[in-house]
Amino acid sequence: MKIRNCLQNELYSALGDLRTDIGSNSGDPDLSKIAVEPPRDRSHGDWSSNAALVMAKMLQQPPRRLAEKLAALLRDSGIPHVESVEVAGPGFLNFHLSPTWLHEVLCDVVENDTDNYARHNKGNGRTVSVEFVSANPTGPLHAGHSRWAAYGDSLCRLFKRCGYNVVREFYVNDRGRQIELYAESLVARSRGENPPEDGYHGEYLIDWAKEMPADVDPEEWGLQRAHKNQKATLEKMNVAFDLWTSERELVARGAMDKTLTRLRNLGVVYESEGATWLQTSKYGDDIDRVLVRSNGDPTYFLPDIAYHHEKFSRCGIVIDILGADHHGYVGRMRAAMASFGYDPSCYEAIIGQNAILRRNNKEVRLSKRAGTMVLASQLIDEVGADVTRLTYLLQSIDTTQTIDIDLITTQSAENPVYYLQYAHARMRSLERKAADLNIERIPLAEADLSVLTHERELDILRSLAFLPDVILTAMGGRSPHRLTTWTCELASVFHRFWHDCPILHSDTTEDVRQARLWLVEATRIGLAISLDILGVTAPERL
RNA sequence: GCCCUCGUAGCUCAGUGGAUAGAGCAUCGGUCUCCUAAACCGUGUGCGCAGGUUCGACUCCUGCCGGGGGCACCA
Repeated sequence: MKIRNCLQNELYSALGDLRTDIGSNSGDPDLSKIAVEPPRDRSHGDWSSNAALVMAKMLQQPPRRLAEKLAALLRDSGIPHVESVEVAGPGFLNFHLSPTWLHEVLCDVVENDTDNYARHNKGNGRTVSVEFVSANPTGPLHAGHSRWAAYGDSLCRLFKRCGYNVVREFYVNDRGRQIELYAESLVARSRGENPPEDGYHGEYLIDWAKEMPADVDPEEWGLQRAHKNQKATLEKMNVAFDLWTSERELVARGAMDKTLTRLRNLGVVYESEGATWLQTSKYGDDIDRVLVRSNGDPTYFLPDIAYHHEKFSRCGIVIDILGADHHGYVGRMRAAMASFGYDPSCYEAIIGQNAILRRNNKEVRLSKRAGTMVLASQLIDEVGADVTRLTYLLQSIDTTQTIDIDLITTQSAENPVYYLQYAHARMRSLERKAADLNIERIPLAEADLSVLTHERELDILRSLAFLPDVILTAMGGRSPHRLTTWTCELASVFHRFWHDCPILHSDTTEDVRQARLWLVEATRIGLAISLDILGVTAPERL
């Protein structure tokens, strides 16, 4: 944000002057602790800094006195838009700006438009691999999976907005005992029998078994069937993966053997009790892990390492989004990557808490084997993709989320998603109405933005001014829900503006009308950007 | 026992060291001859407990209490 940089630079230079003035010979101050940020309370100005509080100890002066001196220097430096600099509280510097700084924000938004406003180059073209969902190919996605789909996809969109290349990855565990059980269950169902006790008991298998031709390999066919189903559900949620990696194919191309050889050569593998172990404890894991069982079968861990090794060969940053029940997995994978010599900080596991579903006031346990499921596709069919996605993105991934299907269905009209979409629809309807009335927006350069002084108008612009920051914070904190919060706030200030500030009414003067039309356009751009990242459609009408 | 995570208003949740902790829902009550009332306005004794670090702690650290999830030659 231009104005922030400007304030920051002036502040730093004032600090420098102050230190020479005092004759301080202490070391350089820790600038990272000095913040220039919007105060929570508007009456404390448009921007505020804790510089004097941070510097007080180092310069051995009371913070308020330092603040006074800084304020005096800053008042003289003629920073654009700054009307006054005040000292408040324990020693905060509060900058009060003329609304013109917000009028510049409006121009900034409109000129950059949806493609470029709030776009960053933080990633600088680096590639980040994000693996999420990766459900077993033994059935449909359940409603728990869709939390990862919504979260992971929006996180990817955030990365993209911040200048990263993104590879959305889905790992297909199509090997192992579970697949045999799956095939056995499928065959049993096709004969009208019950699946084996530890097999898959979900009703979907009855339907799938009917579809299965008699002359096919049930395993092969079943894997394809599940994949097709999962992919279709993800598409319904508007989530598209760039790369599906099959464990089978990975093994078939020798990745597992190569990985084992490589690890052996690195001297981190040993044999014990007939099994082959990786020295993960050497790299921070609690205990060593088995790569090849004593019966000669590799564990899931070995192909997993091969897969991650491959990911690192393609991408600079590798992220796995996992459910809380997989958190024990993180240590061993990090250790395995470290033993390869990869920078462990480039491997990141995001552990999300699981979603709990409630129906009829009872918790629905999501188990594919037991067959008690709420399917992701059911949820999407019942409430729509927009409601589904936004619901998941309303709260932090660190918290267990309880989704009450009945509530979400019967009260879907009260879902915040409509609040956001209605705001967008209002903006579009204004355009249609204006066209009906033959009112045209004059070029932005000719509009007089200085008439935008209403508190509601300024609230919107303030909100828009912080969108670039919010996007960076949401990306950096891997927390797309922060953008949800911002979007709800933007919609809120917009709805209030709409209520208080008429645009097309006959008693609105032409210059105010023009400025407001541009304000609405800027708001629409901001809203469209954030809705796109959240994966929610921005409708023309509601 | 060890590890991860959460505990904020009646309920569901925001708040990544700043000043007087916020929203939605619920309750009760208002607002359309006026750009869509799916909206707006009013209505509130809350940070699990105890220490610590700090000029300043919901936020960081330690311990305790409580909820959830893990601790395989399962994936």
